[in-house]
Amino acid sequence: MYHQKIKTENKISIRDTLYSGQTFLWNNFYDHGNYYSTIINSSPVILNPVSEHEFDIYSDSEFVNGSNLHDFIHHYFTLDVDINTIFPACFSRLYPELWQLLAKYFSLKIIRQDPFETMISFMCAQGIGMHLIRKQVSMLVQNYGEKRSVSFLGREVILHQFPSPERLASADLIALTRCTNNNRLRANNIIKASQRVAEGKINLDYLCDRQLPLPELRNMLCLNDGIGYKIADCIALFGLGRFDAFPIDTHVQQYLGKWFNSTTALRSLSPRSYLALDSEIRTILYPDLAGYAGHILFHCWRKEIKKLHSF
DNA sequence: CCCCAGGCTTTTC
DNA sequence: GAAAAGCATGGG
Repeated sequence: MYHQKIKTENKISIRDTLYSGQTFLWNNFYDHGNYYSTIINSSPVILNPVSEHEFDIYSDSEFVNGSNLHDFIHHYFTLDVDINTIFPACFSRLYPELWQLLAKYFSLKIIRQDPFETMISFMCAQGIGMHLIRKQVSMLVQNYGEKRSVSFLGREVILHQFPSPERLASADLIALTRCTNNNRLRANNIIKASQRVAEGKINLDYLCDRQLPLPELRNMLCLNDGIGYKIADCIALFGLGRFDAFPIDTHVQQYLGKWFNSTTALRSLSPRSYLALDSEIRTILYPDLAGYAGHILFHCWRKEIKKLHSF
């Protein structure tokens, strides 16, 4: 068992980070109360926060994805992104009341998740509640993911790796449908998308290229059935490290109207109004970090205004 | 039986 | 082209 202590310049809340809805591996990411366990890119990992600026990392391997544990975690939790640079300097002056609410969530980080895992997870997230989304991803992982175990403090914890593109590509439609809230159309879309990834028709490594303009990236993702602008932006933001991607769903639409007095947000959300809102928010937030800031706003909106504490 | 839940797709004007 | 309806499913 390898151990590293990670210290951060700014406060970091693993709890808010994991419960903010950017990852749906609720059941796979064991919350033991005072520590967490999960699999990050094939490596079982224990996270043990010791203070707001410090947490311990344990893993069965010294390296994750070729880089040492400390460097990988630093990258994974986007500790290179300074919270003080996410919102424009004038933001606190323009929106003083909102700024006060937001301050509680500055310890929330976006994590750089696996592209394929992010793609499939968010394909499960349309027109359905957060609870059922987590259930679907959890079932996918338990039925198709490789089982791993890790011991910590004398206890053995069973974890499941997210299934590979090849595994889902060859999944039986009927069997997979049980994992997608009995939605056969969604199951079929997941199989087709997985096949494209497995066959190399979708190259997620290529899509990671920062030089790719966001609209172009979004359009390429939207070529897949079941992926529209919103899901594409989620994949870009959480799975491809594109902090400029700003996913707009019903909640975001609501806070754009309430907090920023957007009249566009009052219209029904169509591809047209989606793009209009997308360009509107880039005059309020830094375009390059609009999605990062947006996720903090999203989490704040759901907890402070919608009072959604159990998700 | 109603409406809603982190949308997407097809039809219609 | 862009707004409106349709879709698909479980839960409150």
